[in-house]
Formats: sequence, structure tokens, C-alpha cells
Amino acid sequence: MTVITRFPPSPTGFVHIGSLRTALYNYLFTKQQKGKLIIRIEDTDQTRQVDGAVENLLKTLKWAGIEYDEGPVLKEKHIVTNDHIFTNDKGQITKPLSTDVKNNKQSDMYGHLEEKGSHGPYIQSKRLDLYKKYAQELIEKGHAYYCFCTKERLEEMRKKQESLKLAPQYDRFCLKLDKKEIENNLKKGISCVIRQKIPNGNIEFNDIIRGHVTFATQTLDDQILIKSDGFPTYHLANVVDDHLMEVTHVIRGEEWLPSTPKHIHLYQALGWNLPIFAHLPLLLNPDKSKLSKRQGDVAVEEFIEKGYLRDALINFIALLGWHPTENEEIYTLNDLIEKFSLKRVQKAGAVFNKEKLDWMNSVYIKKLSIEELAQLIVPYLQKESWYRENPNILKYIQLIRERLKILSEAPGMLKFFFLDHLKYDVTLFENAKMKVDKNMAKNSLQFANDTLKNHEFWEKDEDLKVPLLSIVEKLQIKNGQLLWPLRVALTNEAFSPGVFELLAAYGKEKSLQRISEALMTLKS
RNA sequence: GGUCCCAUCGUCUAGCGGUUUAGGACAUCGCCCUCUCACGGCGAAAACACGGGUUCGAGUCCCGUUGGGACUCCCA
Repeated sequence: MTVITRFPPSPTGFVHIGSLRTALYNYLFTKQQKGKLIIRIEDTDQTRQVDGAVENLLKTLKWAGIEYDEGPVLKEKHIVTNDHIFTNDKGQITKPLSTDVKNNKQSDMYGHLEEKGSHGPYIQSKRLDLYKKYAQELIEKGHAYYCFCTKERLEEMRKKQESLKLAPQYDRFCLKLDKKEIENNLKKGISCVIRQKIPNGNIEFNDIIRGHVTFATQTLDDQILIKSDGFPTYHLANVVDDHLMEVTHVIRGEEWLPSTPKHIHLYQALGWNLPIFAHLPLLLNPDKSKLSKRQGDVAVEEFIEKGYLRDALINFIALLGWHPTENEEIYTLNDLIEKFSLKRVQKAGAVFNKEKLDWMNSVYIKKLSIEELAQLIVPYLQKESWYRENPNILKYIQLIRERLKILSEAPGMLKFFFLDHLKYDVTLFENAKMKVDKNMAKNSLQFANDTLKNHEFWEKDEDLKVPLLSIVEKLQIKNGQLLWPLRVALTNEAFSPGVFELLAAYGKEKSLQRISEALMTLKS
């Protein structure tokens, strides 16, 4: 049996990091099983359509390295002209993308898409006839019925039930309607929906992750299958499509667990085989609630913009809810494909631990060559007004590589290299712990200036050590009493790379300029 | 409220009845390196929610309690 899985996002804007993990788990499982992954667009809620969302989704999947076998693809032309995600051949982002997505009710929302695969269309709004057909079949078989209740009546009913502390459920008012009344209502064009008729009894199923699960159907509501606008709800569309697309494994978030019995009943009512279910644990906020935008970043686009590397983000989210047996944290995509196991997926939700992501990102940054890193950092620099091309850029980046956690921090760490003049914060020169006061700073800088002026070797930081440390010896001071003022003179920062490295990166001329300008500031 | 799911360090997790004085990673703290910060090295502190069973033996199996979460929309 060929494994067929699917990832069916709703195009409502940005890509949620939890969705990306669901997509990743589907991908890992499918790749390992040598199966097929289907992408399906679940756009059955007309009110939540967001233009550009599908495009954004497909680009994000591409960025993440998640390949699929069937589903919508961007037309070639479109990729070239409108691509706002640029990736190099390693799949790393080379230019931050914009997250602008605007509401748009254009009819040709999907004009820039084509499809691959033999089970299409892969966009649910283009499959409306199919859902109607099966809804009709359900009605004929007595598993569904028309409902003409108004929103007002339903609301009233719900209020009453709530005040009686009952579970809010449809009271099957319209189930009592006879054929004639229904036909009349339909003829008159009264707004209606089609509801699923849930039978009495228990529905049980096996979940790969959770094991045996049982639901009493009495507690299940008669779910709406077709909305009054003619669109299906998730429940119907999902079951119909999964069946028609021959999906074998439904791997989705835990939030779907409570509605799974409804889905199972639909499969049974239509006489279809059940897929195998696997309900993934939720990604959580620090307060353990479902991961949401309110409590931090959840959009994959935001992580990309902030400068998280593809491999780091993938590695990190793969380990949120799953881990192989060994004591290892760093895995490539291929490692993950090889080692992944649905059976080892955790049952409990996982808090999204941003500190660990930062650490992991720094690990991946350190693995990059300077050239690769520069290619990633330059786009961030280009957004700064002070940026201009500089032949020494690789030298500069070399100095910050070890301290960089996310790429967007780079401009702040490199700024002083690009400014013509620094506006010194004089208090920075003084440092009690270093035993440096203003006079000491002035004195040290003066000696440094005089010494370095006559020094010719600037190639390596080692070249500067001997002359500078000879000053320390001569003045009988501590290293820090010379080097602290020097660093402030060179950077106007309290934290920075080492002084010798800075001098070497600046070169003689620029170094001496910084030092004399600092001296002038201190003297004034 | 109802239904379902879940429960090992602060966080992500290893553990699938005895190999456990419960292992790793992030974060925290200390020491070393050192001109600061970071990196790196070494080390410390830190968990089986609780109560009953089953068993010669339970973090591991069962039941209950407590706690948390999801769902309960003409959202997905």
C-alpha cells in the first residue's frame, strides 16, 4: 500500500508555525514511507479569504524544503515576477519577505496557480459540485437533512440550553419536517443548511499517537455539512476529499480530535474505508494555552524576517513533540526523514521555547561559511540608511559570527564599521570595574595613538598585540585600562568584538581616525 | 457546564517493570578563558502532580483525585 498523506491549510493569511510543524511531520512520514504528499487548499469559508495567502503558503513550503507530490503550484512566470521569497540553492533565505497580505475579493484569486497530480482540483472552492453530490447522497440515505432554522432561533435555543447548563446542541427541529414542507421551503428559496444526522451509539477508533479513543455520539451535535451559501464545512469537504484523493493517513493537530467521530460517521454513512488517524500534540504558549499570535511570533514569515535559518527552524520544530532515542539535538532534514516515527510523537502539548530556538539558530549560523553568512546578512544591512558597500565586509562578519543568534541582529553589531564618525557617549569611557576614569582613558588613548601611528603591520590582529601590550607594561597599568577605552573609541559600544580584531578589521587609517576623534571628544 | 485528550527538571525531552543515586539539550547559577560582551571548557542547582492498587519489584501497568488543554461556530 502506498502511503498518501495530505496537508490542507486554510488560506487565511500568514502560515502559522504550528501548521508548518504539521506539514513537516506529514512530509517526514511520507518521505520515509516513500509515499505521496498532497497539498489541498481549504477555502470553504468565504468570509476569511485573504488574497496572496495561497501564494504565501506555497512559497513558505518551498522555503522550508517541504516538497509535495500533488496540489497547486505557482505558475513559472509568477514565481519570477512576484516572488518575495528569494532562496539560494541551499534553501536559505537571501532576502526578507514582506508579510503584507490584503483582503481582496477578486474572482480570479487563483489565476496565478496551476496544479499537479491526478486528484484535482486541489482547491475546495472548485469542488463544490462534489460536496453537493455527496450531501445529497447522505440525505437520501437518511444520514443528513435540510435545516431551515434561522440564526435567531438557533441563538435563542443555545441560550436556553446554556441557562439550563446543558450542552448546546441542535434540537433537531427540522428533522421533523415532512417531505412536502421541505420541498416547499426549497422552492420558496428559504435559506437552509444541510445537517449531519448523528446516530445513537458509540464511535471508536484507533489513533497512532493516542491509541484507542471512544466517543458517545449522544454528545455530538448534528454538524452542518453544507452552509447556506452552498459551501461545505470542513467536516464534509475534508472527508470527501480525503476519500477521493485516496488519503491513507490523516496526520493533523489535536484540535481535530473531538470532531473525528463525526468524520468517521461520514465515512461509514458513505460506505468508505477509514484512513488511519494521527492527532499531533498542540504547540503551546508559555502559559500552556494553544500557541497564539497574542503571545509572540507565530507566523513563519516573521521567523524568516527575523533571521532564523531554514535548517534551524525545521530542526527545532521537528523536536517539538518528537525526539529520537539518542542524546542528540542537531538533525538535518535527511536525518529527520530517516529517524522520524509517528509512534514516538509525544501526546502532551509542547511549549514553544524561543530561547532554545535562538541557541539552535546560532549553532546553524556557526556552521555557515563566511561567504554564505555574508550573503544572508547583506539584505539586512541594505535596509539601513547608513549602509554602503564595503570591501571589508567579510572581515567584519567574521568578527560577529560567534555572537550572532539571529540575522536581524547583525546590523546593530556592524553599524560602527559603516559610520564615518561616531557620536561618542563619554560616560562609556569610564568603567569602574575596569578601573578606567576619564583621565585614564585620555592617557591610554594618547599613548595608543602615538604608538600605533608609527606601527606598520596591520594585517592580522596578532600584529597589534606587541606594540599595544608594550604600552601596558611601560605605564604599569592593566590590559583593560588600555583596551577598554580603545574599544569604546573604536565602536562607541560597551559590548563588541575584541580590540585587536577591531583594529585589524578597521585598518590603520580608520583606526587612528577613530582614536583621535575619541581623544578630541574627551578633551572637549 | 458537557465531551474528549493530556501529566518526567522552569522549557523541549530520554526512559517503553528490575541496567536509575532518573540521562541529554535550552535557560539559570558558579568557576576557567579574558579588555567588555559573546563563544568555548568545566561544574552546580533543578523533575517522575497526588492517592490507591497490581507486582518480589513501578517514572514505567490499572483505578481515582487534582491540575492543564482542546473542542463545544453556517471557522478551520
